[in-house]
Parts: sequence; C-alpha cells; structure tokens
Amino acid sequence: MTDGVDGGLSRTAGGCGRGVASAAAGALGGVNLGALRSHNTALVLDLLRTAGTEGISRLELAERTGLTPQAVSKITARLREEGLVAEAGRRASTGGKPRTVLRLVPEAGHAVGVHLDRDELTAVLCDLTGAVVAQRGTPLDLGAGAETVVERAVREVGALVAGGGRPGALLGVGVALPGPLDHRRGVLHRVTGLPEWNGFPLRDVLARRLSLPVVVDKDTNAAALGLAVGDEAAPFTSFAYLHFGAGLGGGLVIGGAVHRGTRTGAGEFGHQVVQLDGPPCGCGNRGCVEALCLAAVARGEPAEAARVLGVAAGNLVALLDVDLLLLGGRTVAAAPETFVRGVTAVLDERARRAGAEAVPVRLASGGERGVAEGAAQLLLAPLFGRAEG
Amino acid sequence: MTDGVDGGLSRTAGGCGRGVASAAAGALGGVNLGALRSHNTALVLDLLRTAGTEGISRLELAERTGLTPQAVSKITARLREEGLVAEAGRRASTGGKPRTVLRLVPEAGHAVGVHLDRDELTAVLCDLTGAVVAQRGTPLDLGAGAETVVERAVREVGALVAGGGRPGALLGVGVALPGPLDHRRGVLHRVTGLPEWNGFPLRDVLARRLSLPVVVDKDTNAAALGLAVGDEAAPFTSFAYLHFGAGLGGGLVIGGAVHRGTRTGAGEFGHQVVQLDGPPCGCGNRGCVEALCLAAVARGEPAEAARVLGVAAGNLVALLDVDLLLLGGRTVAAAPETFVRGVTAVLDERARRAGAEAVPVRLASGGERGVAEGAAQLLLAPLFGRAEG
DNA sequence: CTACTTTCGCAACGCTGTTGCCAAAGTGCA
DNA sequence: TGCACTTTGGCAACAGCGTTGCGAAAGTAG
Repeated sequence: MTDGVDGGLSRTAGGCGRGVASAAAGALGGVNLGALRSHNTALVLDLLRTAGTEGISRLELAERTGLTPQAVSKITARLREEGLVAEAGRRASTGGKPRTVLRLVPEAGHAVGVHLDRDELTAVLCDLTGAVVAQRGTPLDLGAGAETVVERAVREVGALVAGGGRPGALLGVGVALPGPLDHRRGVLHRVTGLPEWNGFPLRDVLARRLSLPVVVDKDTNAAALGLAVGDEAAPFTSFAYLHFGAGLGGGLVIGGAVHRGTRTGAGEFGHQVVQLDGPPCGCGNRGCVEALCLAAVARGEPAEAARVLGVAAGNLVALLDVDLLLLGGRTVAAAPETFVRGVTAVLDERARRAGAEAVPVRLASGGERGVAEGAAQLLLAPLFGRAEG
Repeated sequence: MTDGVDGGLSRTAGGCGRGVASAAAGALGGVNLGALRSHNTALVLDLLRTAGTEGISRLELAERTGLTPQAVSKITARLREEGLVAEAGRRASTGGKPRTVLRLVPEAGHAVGVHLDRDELTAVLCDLTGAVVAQRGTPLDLGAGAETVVERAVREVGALVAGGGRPGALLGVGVALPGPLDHRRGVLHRVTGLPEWNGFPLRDVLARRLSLPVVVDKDTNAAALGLAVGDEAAPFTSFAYLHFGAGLGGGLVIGGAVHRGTRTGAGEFGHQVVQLDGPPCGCGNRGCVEALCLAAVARGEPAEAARVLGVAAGNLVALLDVDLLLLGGRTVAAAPETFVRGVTAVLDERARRAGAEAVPVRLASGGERGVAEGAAQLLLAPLFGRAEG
C-alpha cells in the first residue's frame, strides 16, 4: 500500500501503470495525502524541466508553486535522494547567501516514442527532459497486417533500448498513429482505409510483447503534447496545432493538457465543413476543409488553401478562445510563409472586426520527428503533472 | 491565516472573494493541506447536492469519492456542525445497521442570479441546491446607459434579498449578460451594438454598491453552467449548449466545468463560418451560421435552419468530442421538434459515415429563467468544486 | 436470546506542509 | 581584517489531513 519503497519514477507516473495509491483510481476526485504529495512533486519537477540546463533555485520554486520554501526543500531533498535532481552551481549573490541552483538529471529516466505512420516507422529514445538520445527509422506499410507491424515495432523498440546500458529506469513506450482510436483502452477503431486494424488492442498486445507499459494515442495528439511540453508554445498554455500533410488534422491543448474528448476524437479538424453543400469529400461529407485545401494545393494555389485553412482556423479560435495557433506538416513546410501569412491574414481581419486582439500564428518546428517525440511524452508528461485534458 | 474560525460557506468559495488560504492565489498549482481539505469537502458537498432530497449515506460518499469512510465521517461531521448538512432518516437495512442518510440543508446559503438581457432584467434568489426561492423581473433597456442599468439592478437585487429574513449566508450576486466581456476581471468589452458599455467595470461597481461579492459572466456561459450543475445533462459531463434566440450563441462544458477560454470568448458559435464566401453577416464575415439560420427562419424554413445548425453543430462535436448537445432559446422553442430532429439527422448521418455512435441531441428545458439561475450558480458552483474550466 | 452483519465514531498513527529558529555563506562598510 | 547585515536553507517541533485498528451501536436471522 505504501508507495515509499519503490524508487522514484514509478510513483508519480499516473498515466500508464498503476498510478498513485488510491486517488488516481478512476475519476473519483478524492484527494489524499499521497495524491497531494505526487501532485506537488510533479509540479516541482515540471518547473525543473522547464528551467532546463539553466536550473532553478529552491526559492524560485517556492514562489512559482505557492508552497513554502521549507516544503520545497523537503520535496527537492527527496528528489535528490532518488537521483532525479542534482545541485548545479549557484547564482550570483544579491547581498546574502547565493541561491543554490537545482536541475533535473536527464539520465534519470527514459521513454521510447514510436510513430507508426502509413509508410514509415520512427522510434526515438528520450531522456527525462524530452531530448532525443537515440533514434531509428524504417519504411513500413501500416496496411501489411497487425502481426507484421507489431513485430516490426517490437524489433525497433528492442534495438533502440538495447543500444546502451542506460542507468535510469525505462518508463515505457508511447505509440502514436493515425486514425480513430481509444487512447484510454489503447484499442484502435477503423484506421482510415485499413479495416484490418478495426478493434485491435494495440496497447495490450505491445505491452505484453515488450513487458513495458505502453500508451497509445492519435498522432496529432502526440504532436500537440510534444509542442505543449516543449517551449514551442511558450508562454501560452492553450493552443491548437494544425497538421497539414497528406491529410489535415489537429490537436488541441487547453490549459497545458491535451484535450482528447470522451472518445479520443477531439481535434478532428480536417472534416470541419466550411462550405455547405460544397464539393464531396472522401469522408462522405461535403465542403470539408481538408478536401478544399487539398484541391487548392493540387491546383497550385497554396494561397487559396491558406485562406480556406484560415477560415476554419478562425472558427476554431472563436469557438475555443485559444491563445495560439501552430501550423505544421509536410504541405505547410513546402510553403511555410504562404500558410502562416494566409492564415494570419484571415485571423487578423476577423479579430479586427470583432475589436479584439488577433491570435498569433506560428510555425511548429517539430518536423517529422515531432510525433515520435510527442509519443515519448505520453510516458514522460505524467511525471510532470501533465496527464489528461 | 487559519480558516477554521469563519463559519462554513466562505471557506470553499474560491470563485469570487479571497478563496482558500494560499492555493487559489493565482494558477500556481501548489496544493497544501487547506486546499486539500477544501477540495474534498467540496467534493462531498457536490455529491450531497446531486443526491437532492433523496440524500446519500456516508459509505456511498466514501465509495464515490475514493476516500475512506472515516475521512468522510470527519468531513460530514464538520459540515453538520456548520449547519450545511443534516441527517435525514435511514435506509433499509441490508442485514446490519442501516445506513444513515445525509442531505444538504438548502437554506444554509443563498445566492442571487441576475440576467441582464437586452430588453429585460430577471433576478432570482436561489438556495444552496440551486432551487429558486424568489424571483423578480422588470423591463429594461440595456442601452439606457450604465448608471441607469446599475441602479435598476441594485434596486432589484435589494428588493429580492430584503424579501425574507433568511438565516443562511448570502454568498453574493452572479450577473449574466450578452456580449464579449472579461469574466476574470468583470469588465465588459463592447457589448454588441452598445458601445457605451465598452470597458465598464461592472463587477467592481456592483460589488461596491451592493457590498456583496459579484461575479460577471456571458449569458451563454451562465446558461451552460446552470445546465451542467442541474441534472439536465446527466449522466454526461461534457456537452455544448446551443442557444438560438434573437441570435445564436453557445456555451461549452468540458469535464463538468464551463470552458471560457483565455478571454471569456469561448463558445462563440453564431459566427462560425459554414459557407465560404456566403452571404454577409452583421459581424463582417460571410457565411456565418447565425446569418444563414436566421435567414432560413425568416423565409419560413425552420427545417433548413435546423440542417445548417446541424452542420455547424457537427463541426463542434467533431472538434471537441463532447457527449451531448443541448438546444435552447426562443427560436428553438418555437419549433422544438423540427430543430432537435433536424440537428439529430445531420449528426446521425455524419456519425454513421464515420462508423461511430452519434451524439444525442436534447432540448434544454431551462426556459427564460435558465440564464438567471445559471448566474446564481456562478457563486454556488465553487462551493461544490465547479469553479473554472 | 444469541450470533452475525453492517455502520460509524474514538483514538492512535503516519505523513503532509508550516512555523520558529539557527547555521551557513555571501556582501558591504569601517 | 573584522564586524554587521542580508539571504539562503536545514533542523526540529507543530498542526492538520486522511488512515488504521478497534469497539460501540443498531439492525437482521435463526
């Protein structure tokens, strides 16, 4: 019952395994002392992570968390004992004893992130800070059947982990892939165009094969999580990530946490209808943004695609009142300025009419590796109190 | 510093006044023992509120919260001492000592809700359970100038409160009104069409005049909060409320809490663009749902209005993955079946194509008083741990 | 009447963050 | 060089939270 014996990492990892003593059991909401400790510890770890190599002092931690300095001292003392935190020099004095700088020990834990895309597999090994310490990639046909794909994934993850005798704990494996799925149970629905995946319990199968905790999520959600945890969206905590590659999708981050909705369906952006009775889309609807934007790109009119994307993005911003819009994906990367400017123009115009300030639009620099990194964050983020939306 | 001395209600009311000891001070996130107690107390109160007159036993409370029975006993003992909770009979025995049923004491506290609409003012006095115990209404011209409107509101609230010598504490006044505003600071932006309200610090002015805590929010948010707290949305905790009256607006509830966004702008549904380069709307955009739906209604084609509404609602459901759609407002009330069926049809079709289950569509029975009741909940809800989204 | 089940409070406990106090480690000035 | 002052941060005692062990209370079943 007590959770003090097992060393460090597993304690606050509420996302995958057993989680904290009793409070995390379901959405009950009752908070006991164990949960309180986990929460405050996660908060401190998150600030340490955000501080990066620069580090942060105990007193700053106290100010930022609202806890007393003494409470922070106790928490950091525990973390130092567990090897998650180390002292890293001291700041310049301001007339008294200089502050001791603390920093997260990156090697204290690792997580694997796997991106199963339609035509390739990317796997990364990340340390506690989210930095990639090893990477592998291989072509893959997601339609080649579950057994083949699982086999390949197991092999890649194995090779990645075997690479070096790392001291820290291996927290688990995060897997990101397209198509509707249930991230809570880790079961796939019908991955678009690949009916053989329907109902496949990917999480449990992989967890058994790897003997590691596994978390499964949509690719766009993973990408959004990666951006939320990184400093890409700073200083904002609510934003939308729009991914325009072979298709058009989105991920929502609200209050620093990914909003997945009840059925992991949230962020379904590509099939937002912006033209009543418009041209038919592959999904069966008419006038979807994805269809319109793809058509415009195919016609060689990226500016028009950007304008349409801007209209749909404007709808999203108006509906959710987020702070920021991040754009990414291959198609955007092909003409980044066109898309950022085009979307910005629509949003600016709309904000101007409403008498409000426009929401900034930025390019998500993540690149192709971003989804895999975000997948690793599915295991890392819970340590820092960024579990669910 | 200790918060044990002041009796009961003010302690957990984190939404308006000073809030709990230290944890509520900003979005710091550090949780101390006082905050933990408040949280668990609020949780218990919420379950008691939900149980209504039927009541709930200590052991059920323990099961539902995840706390131990003994912890629940301590919490309820405090609440009974403070007069918020009372014993109310006992259940049938299941072979041993029968469970004692507890219930919330409705008269232990009250809150006023004021709905400032464009042409009328509705004010209600609600008890702890949210039930209306007194009501007043008067015609009002929201464009008659700030001083006049404030004066009228003060008089109405005064008359409502003076009505009876109620024993319980008066928690404060919630005010709901249209147009963009900042609910955190209680300052209005430009209420649509009424520029003289621009920048008016309604919350502080009213709080000073009434010597009561005041909370200000958008009318649609208040309505959504009222629905979230009532049993209208049960058993779902994430839903969208679409209000189609003189205009078209929305309120979002995610995980039981109202999602307001960073600038209280979330839920802006009327000006979602669903027809690229469609007919111009008063807001300056083209092809807004509101414009299209209003035009259809004006043409005497409510079914077409329902279809368009359904398309926009489908976008919302796809984007947020909520559990439920609630429809309300005068225009809907004029042809309820047409709208519920029309919207349902669009959602069903879309869900069928996606191979998912359709989100249910219901009529929000709130009626015209719903917004005022929701406004009162702006003060009541924080007691039950339903503060922010 | 006895045995059993179930509810629920009392008392002791472990753990949390908090408070009071003091040592440590600097700066600034005489 | 030495002293006063400022600031950091640990030690110890403390109050308050939920938890555990146990027993009284209040029913049912035979």
